[in-house]
Amino acid sequence: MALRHAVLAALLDEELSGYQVTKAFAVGVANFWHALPQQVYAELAKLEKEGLVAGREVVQETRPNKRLFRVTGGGLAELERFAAAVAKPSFLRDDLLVKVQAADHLDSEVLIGRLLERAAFADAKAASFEQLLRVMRGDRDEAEFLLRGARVGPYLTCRRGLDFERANRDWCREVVAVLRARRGAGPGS
Amino acid sequence: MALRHAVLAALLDEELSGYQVTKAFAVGVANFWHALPQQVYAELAKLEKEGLVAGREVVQETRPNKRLFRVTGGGLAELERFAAAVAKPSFLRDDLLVKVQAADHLDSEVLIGRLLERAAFADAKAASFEQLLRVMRGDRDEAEFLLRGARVGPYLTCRRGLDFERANRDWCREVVAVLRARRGAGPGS
DNA sequence: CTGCACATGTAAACAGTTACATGATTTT
DNA sequence: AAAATCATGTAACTGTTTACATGTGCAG
Repeated sequence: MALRHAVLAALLDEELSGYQVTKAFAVGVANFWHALPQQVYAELAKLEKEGLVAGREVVQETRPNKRLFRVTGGGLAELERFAAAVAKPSFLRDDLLVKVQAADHLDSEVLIGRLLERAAFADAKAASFEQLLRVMRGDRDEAEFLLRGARVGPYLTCRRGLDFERANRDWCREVVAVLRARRGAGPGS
Repeated sequence: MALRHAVLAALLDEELSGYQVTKAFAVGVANFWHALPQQVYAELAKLEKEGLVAGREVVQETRPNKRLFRVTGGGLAELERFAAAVAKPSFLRDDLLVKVQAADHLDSEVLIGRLLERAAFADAKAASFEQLLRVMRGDRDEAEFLLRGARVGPYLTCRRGLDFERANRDWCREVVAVLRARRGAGPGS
């Protein structure tokens, strides 16, 4: 399981509440992991019981109280152990690819609709990652930031997310072009 | 659930046994879905009970008997329904990205080892996808094949798999270069 | 006064992985 | 003789998603 490690990684740089970790999983962390609020709360409870994170109650006047968590020494050691183990190969697991695999047997119009939807979504996500990257590197240029910036980890994972979404977008548009061209030319002609 | 749809898509072009579907999930289909033999057998049993695939017993002399499955009209209709629904956004879910996210707090040497491992793995997978693509398009050039070839679906998904693995490889190598450069220069210097 | 953001969970259903189980044939 | 391939599963466990549950404060 790597959800626990994703949560630990998200807590490394700052103390966060369960709610804030959930938010992190919806923006920056979204390039490499995804989790629902319920999972995050459950995982934080387990991590606390095992001593890998420590929570402290923060009483708030205008908002419901919250618990802020930080990674303990044990948590960091756990991350170190995790990093030392061979990483499982990752693969794409995508509804859209299943649909395109079956494209020759399905209605092209419908599929083209789904592909254009996804292309637009990927493009929007790419734009938001670009924005995030600009914020992270500030006024430095990229090479300078990567060489001497503090915390390049989040920057590098965000870069991967950006490339991934760009590739998604480009592939979707290319598949659309192929399907449209074939509709005109027809296979076997 | 899309495992059922991935299985249906794999059976569209040819009759296959559970074992052969498992093999398909280990090579070509691997770019868009992944499944263990147990899952495949269980899913085929369910699909047959629901009338989405039809199995027939094939008695073999030298090998254990096997059951070959084909997609029924109901199965094709199910795929069509699936294709018409909005596809869930896909995201990366990768142990290595979690590790890189935490890179600033971890031992670089260990991480570099994992990244080089993955780069080699991705490179090998990319090579095997390139080979698969060559086999699929035969002596035609790509544009010609995409315009007039039969069954471009598997080709297009394999192309996505190839781009994905190339991007993985390149990203891993870039991260290694960054970590090595920082080891020399040191952050904040 | 409606909807969104804050804040935290429980319960049930579904999907995926790991371990176990069996047994024949073909290749090295 | 050992290892890989063919061929098919069951059982237990772990992880993920969906649905439900609750309550406050602020902005439009």
